[in-house]
Amino acid sequence: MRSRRDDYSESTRTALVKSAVRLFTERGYAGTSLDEIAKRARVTKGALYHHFSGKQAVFEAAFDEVEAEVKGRLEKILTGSQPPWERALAGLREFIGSCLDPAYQRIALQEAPVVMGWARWREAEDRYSFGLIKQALHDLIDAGEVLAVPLEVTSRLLFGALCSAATEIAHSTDQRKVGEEIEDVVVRLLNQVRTPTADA
Amino acid sequence: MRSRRDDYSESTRTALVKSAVRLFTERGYAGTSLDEIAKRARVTKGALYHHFSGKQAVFEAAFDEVEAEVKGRLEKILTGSQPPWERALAGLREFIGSCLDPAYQRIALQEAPVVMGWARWREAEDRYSFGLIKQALHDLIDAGEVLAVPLEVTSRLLFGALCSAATEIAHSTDQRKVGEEIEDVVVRLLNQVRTPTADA
DNA sequence: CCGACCGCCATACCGGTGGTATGTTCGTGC
DNA sequence: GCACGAACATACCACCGGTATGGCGGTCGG
Repeated sequence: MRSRRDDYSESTRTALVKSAVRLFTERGYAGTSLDEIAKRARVTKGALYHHFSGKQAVFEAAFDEVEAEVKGRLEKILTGSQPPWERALAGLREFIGSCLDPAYQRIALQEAPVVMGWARWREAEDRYSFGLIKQALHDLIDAGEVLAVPLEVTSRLLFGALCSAATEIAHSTDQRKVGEEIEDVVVRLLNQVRTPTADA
Repeated sequence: MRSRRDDYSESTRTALVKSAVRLFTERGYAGTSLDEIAKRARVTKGALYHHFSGKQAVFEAAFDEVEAEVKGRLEKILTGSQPPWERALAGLREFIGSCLDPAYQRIALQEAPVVMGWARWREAEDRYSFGLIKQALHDLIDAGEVLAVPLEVTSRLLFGALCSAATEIAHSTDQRKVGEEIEDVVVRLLNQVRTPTADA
C-alpha cells in the first residue's frame, strides 16, 4: 500500500527536479545555487540534501528528465511501421527539433559533458538519444540501405554534427531557414552513402 | 625603450597563463581555484587580479593561448602551395591531431562554450580554428572542387563532427585505429560531394 | 486509540573560493 | 635622489556547497 508520505516525498522530489531543470536551463550549472533550486520548489536545502547526495546528483536528475523526454519521442518514431529510410529521416527531423528545446540544448548537450565528466556523459548518452541514433544507423546498415561504415565513429560524427548544427539553429534569427539548410545538407550527404540498389 | 619592469610584468603574466592552461586542462574550470593558479606561477592572487579582471578573464587568456597555437599550425598548412584538395586533406588531418591535445580538447572545445557562453565562444572561434575551416571549405567551393553548399551551416556540421569525433579518439584505447576510421569516413563523405569534373 | 519510531524536512554552522580594498615595494623618470 | 605609480602582497568580506543536528508529523504495532 502506497502511503500518503510516499506521495508527499515524490511530489517534493519532482518539484525539485522541475525547479532544477528550469534554473539550470536559464542560468547554467555554475550560475544556480542549491538555495535557489530549493526555494523555487518551496522547500529548503535540507529537503534537497535528503533527496539528493549533492549538486551533481541534482544535475543528473535534471539530465535524466530532459533526456527521457527526447528519448520517448524518438523511440516512437524509430519503431514505427514506415520503411527504414523514411523512419531514419523522420527521426533526424525529430532530433533536430528536440535540440531546439533550450533545456535539452543546454543541460544535456552543452553542460552535461563538463558537469558529469565526458566519460560518464558518454555512458549515459548511450542509453538515450545517442544510443538511438546509433541504433538507427545500425538498422540502416543492416537493411542494406547504406554502405557499411564503422558504426561507432560514424554515429559519433553524425551526433556531433547534428548537435553543433542544432545549436546554430537555436541561436539563429531565422530558425526555419537554417533548419532547412541543415536538413538539406545532411540528407544530401546521407543520400551519397546510400547503396545504389535502394530506390529513390 | 622597453623597461625592465615591462619584462617582469609580461613574465608573470605568461607564467599565470601557462599555469592556468595546465590546471584548467587537468582539473577543469570549476575544479581549479585562483589561489592554485597563482601559487603555481609563484605569485599571489593579488598579482593575478592585477593582470586579469577575474576568473573568466584568466580562462579566456588560456583559451586564446591554446587556440593561437592550433591556428598557427593550421594556417601554415592551409596557405601552402599544394592544390586545394590536398591542402584541405592535410588541414583535416592536422586539425584532428590538434584535437588530441588535452589542453585544446578540454579548454577550447569542451569548457569554453560553457564558461564563456555560447555566443562569445562562437564569436571567438570565428577568429580561430572554426574560421579557418570555414575558409578552407569556402576555398574548395570557390575552386570548384566541391559542390556549392550553404557555407555557414556546412562548416558548422563539419566542425561539430570533427570535434566530437576527435574527443572519441582522445578517449579511446587504440587512438590510431579510431583516428584512421574517422579520417576514412570523413574523406569518403567529402569525396561524395566532390564535383565530378575534379580528377581522382 | 496511542505512543514509540522513523522518514522527511528545517535550521545552524563550517570551510573554501571568487572578489575587493588596502598596504607595501621597487623600478622609473624628472 | 626623490616623488610617483605600476606591480604586486595582505587582509578581509559575501556567498555557496556541504554537514550536523533538531523537530515535526505520518506510520504502525499493541
